[in-house]
Amino acid sequence: MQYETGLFRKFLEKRGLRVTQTRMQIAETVFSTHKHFTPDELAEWVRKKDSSTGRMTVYRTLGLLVESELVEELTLRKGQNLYEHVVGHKHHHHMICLRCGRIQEFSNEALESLPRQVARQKGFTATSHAIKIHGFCKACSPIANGHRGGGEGETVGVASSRAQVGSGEPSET
Amino acid sequence: MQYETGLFRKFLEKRGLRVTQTRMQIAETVFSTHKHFTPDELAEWVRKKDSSTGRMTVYRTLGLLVESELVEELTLRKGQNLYEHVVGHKHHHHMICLRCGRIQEFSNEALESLPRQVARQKGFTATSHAIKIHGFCKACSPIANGHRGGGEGETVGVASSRAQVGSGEPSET
DNA sequence: ACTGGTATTGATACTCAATACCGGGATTAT
DNA sequence: ATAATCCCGGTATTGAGTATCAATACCAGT
Repeated sequence: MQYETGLFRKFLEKRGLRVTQTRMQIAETVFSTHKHFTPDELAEWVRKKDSSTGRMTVYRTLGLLVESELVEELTLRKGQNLYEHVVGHKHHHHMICLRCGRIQEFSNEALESLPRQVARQKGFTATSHAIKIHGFCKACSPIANGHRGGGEGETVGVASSRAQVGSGEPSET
Repeated sequence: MQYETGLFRKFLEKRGLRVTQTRMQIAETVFSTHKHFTPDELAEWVRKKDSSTGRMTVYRTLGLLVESELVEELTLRKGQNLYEHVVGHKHHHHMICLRCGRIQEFSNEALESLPRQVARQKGFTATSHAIKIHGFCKACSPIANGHRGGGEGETVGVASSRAQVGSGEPSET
């Protein structure tokens, strides 16, 4: 984590931005967890250390972290963005369970190179890519299959309840 | 298009929902274009035929169209969802230009099967997947490369202006 | 140290997509 | 016809994200 904050410091300096305590504290908080989080969750965590930190500053610093490419923005849900810190991680993608809402990560060699190749064939220079798989996780698959009888137009009644997956403090890996 | 609206009608009947003129008119409008659209854009198009149609109904019918799997919801942008009708199309994915905002489609055989396989290996039953590639389109690549000098921390100043890509009537393919 | 200028911060107000609610109207079954 | 639903559309509400702006913190040069 020392390492990640160091990178962020370097990024700020290179951009001629000030390395303030508030910014570093937000960055530390981000790097102290490997969970996905919303801006407001992050704000809450930060405020446990320094209750005076404003929501705006969290949003702004999060923007800087994304620009520095130390943090990635995930558009997995509808009305809300999730973020995750990506330094020191293997690049990965996400599977979202339609029933319990759990988000699971996975990575695969071929899935890293292929999209870029395909893009290049079309004259498109890829800088990043994201793969999102919807379906049913291990635990929910049997249940979901039980409900779905044959397979005609029966794609109903799923995807409503959302599981609550952790919400307290940020946790180490 | 006759075909697609027929499928929607069947879906409604199977669900015990009424096949109302309003719903069919919204569906027709959706199937009359292959563009991406926001719910409000759709509402505007629909109101050109029947100015009394309410925004709420458009949202609701759009929800039904998604459930029937005739229309897909894309979470490409932040604050706003895009939709596109997918029946009779080859399944495809999207490349989003960071400079001009243009959205380009592509498809690839391997990219269809691979994600599902990988998911299955993890005990996850995939029902759908989406691949999103960010980068620079053919037109913007040279410009972007020109701006980006070497390649250290220089990932700045990009991704701000958004191109306006069509806005009038829905158009045939 | 002091001063002037700039960047940063955080409270408040605002925007806008999406949702909830509710009363009136249409459609079907009895 | 009448009752019971379902459907529709207007309005109000929610909530994430953004803009504004005055106050504050920081820095460089004197």
